[in-house]
Amino acid sequence: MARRNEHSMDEIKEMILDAAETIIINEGYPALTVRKIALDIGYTVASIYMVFTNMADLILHIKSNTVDDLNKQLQQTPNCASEQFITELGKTYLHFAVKNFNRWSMIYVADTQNHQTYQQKLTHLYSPLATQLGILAPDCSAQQSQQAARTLWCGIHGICSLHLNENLDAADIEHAEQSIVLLVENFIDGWVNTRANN
Amino acid sequence: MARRNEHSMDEIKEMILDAAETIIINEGYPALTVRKIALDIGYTVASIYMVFTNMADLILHIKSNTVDDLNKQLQQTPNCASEQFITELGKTYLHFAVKNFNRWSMIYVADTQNHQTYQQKLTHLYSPLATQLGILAPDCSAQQSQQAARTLWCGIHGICSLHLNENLDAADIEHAEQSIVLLVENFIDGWVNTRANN
DNA sequence: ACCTGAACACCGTTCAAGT
DNA sequence: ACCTGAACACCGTTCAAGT
Repeated sequence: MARRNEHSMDEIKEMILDAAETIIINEGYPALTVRKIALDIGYTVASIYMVFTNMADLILHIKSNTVDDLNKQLQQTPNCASEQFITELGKTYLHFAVKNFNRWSMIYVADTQNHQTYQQKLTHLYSPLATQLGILAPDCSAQQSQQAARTLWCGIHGICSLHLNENLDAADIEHAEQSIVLLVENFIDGWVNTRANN
Repeated sequence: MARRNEHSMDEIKEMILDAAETIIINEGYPALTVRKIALDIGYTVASIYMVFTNMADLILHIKSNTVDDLNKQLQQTPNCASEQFITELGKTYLHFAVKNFNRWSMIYVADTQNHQTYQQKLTHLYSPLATQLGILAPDCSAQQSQQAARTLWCGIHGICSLHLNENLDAADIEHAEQSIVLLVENFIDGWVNTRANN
C-alpha cells in the first residue's frame, strides 16, 4: 500500500463528499462517521484528513452543497403574482425539506465552523421574498421589507421544522402546507393593510 | 465498595438528572456523557443504567422537565387584551429560550424515544394562544383557531430558532423580539380581517 | 439487593513509518 | 509526495462478580 496515486486530491475530496452525502441520505446524519466514509471510498481513515481539516469542515461542505441545491430549487419557482409567488416559495421550501429530509435538517444545526459565507448563503435564500414584499408595499423602505421577509421566512421554516420533526407522512405534509398558506395569507394581508392605512 | 445503600433509587435518579442538567446548562448538550454524570454524582457509569434504560431515556426526562419549566413561565404571562397577550407569550418564549438556551435548544431535537406524552406537552404549550385567537374571531371553529394557533406558534418558534442559532448577543435578541411583534401583529391583522369580510 | 470493574464495540484525530 | 497502520483518548452499554 501507500503511494497509489490512483486519484488526485480533488478526486478524493469529491469521492469523500459523495460517500458522506449518500450515507446521510440513506442512514441519517448521526450515522455519518469517518470510518464509514473511508470504507466506502476504499481509503484509510487518515486519508480523509489529507483533504479536510476535520469532520466539522467536511460537514460544512455538505451543508453548503445542500443550501446550494435548495437555492436552485427555490429559483425554479414559477413566476406569478406576488402573494401567490410567496406561497409557492414556501411550498417549494417544504417539499425540498420533505424530499431531502436528512440533508435539510442539518443546514441549521449550529456549528463552530459556520463561516460568514455560509451564513450569507442562508440569508440569501429569502431575498426573492423581500423583493415581492417590497412590491406589495411600495411605500416601505428596503430595510422594512427585508425585515418582513426574514420574519415570514423564519415563520415558514418554523412550520416545516415542527411539522416534519416527528413523522413525515402524507397527512402531516398536507397540514404543513395548509399552515404555510395560512401564515403567508394572513401575514401579507396584515402587511398590506398596515401600509395602506398609513 | 458495592452495596453502599447511601441513597435510595429515587434519590440516585434525582442526583443523575440534576447533574446532567447542570452539565447541559454549563457546557452544552454535546458535552453530556454518562461518564461525566457518574463522576459528578460519585457513582459508577453502570449505576446510571439501574435507574434509566439508556441515555435516550435520561434525555427525554430532561427535555420533559424543560418543557414543564417553559410551560410554567408561559402561564405566568400577565393577562391583557388578546393581541397584546399573544405578543407577550411570544416574548416570554423568546426570553426563556435565551436564558435557558442549552436546555431549550434540545426540546425539539428528534428522538426515537419521543413518547406521545412528550409530544402532547409540546402541543399544550400553545393552547392559550388558541383561546385568544378564538376570542379575536368568534365566528371561527375551534379547529380553525387551533390550526391558526399552531401556525403562529410555529412562526414564533422559527424566529427564535433562526435568530438564536448563531450568537445570542443583545442586538440579535432585540431583532428577534421585533420580528415576533411584526409576525404577531400582521398575522392577527390578517386573521381578524379575513373573518370580518366573511 | 445494590453497586462495581472490566470488558466490548464503537467514536474522531494524529503521526511516525513505509513506498 | 502519497497513504497507511497503529495508537491515543474518548464514547454508550452490558454483565459477571463482589458484598
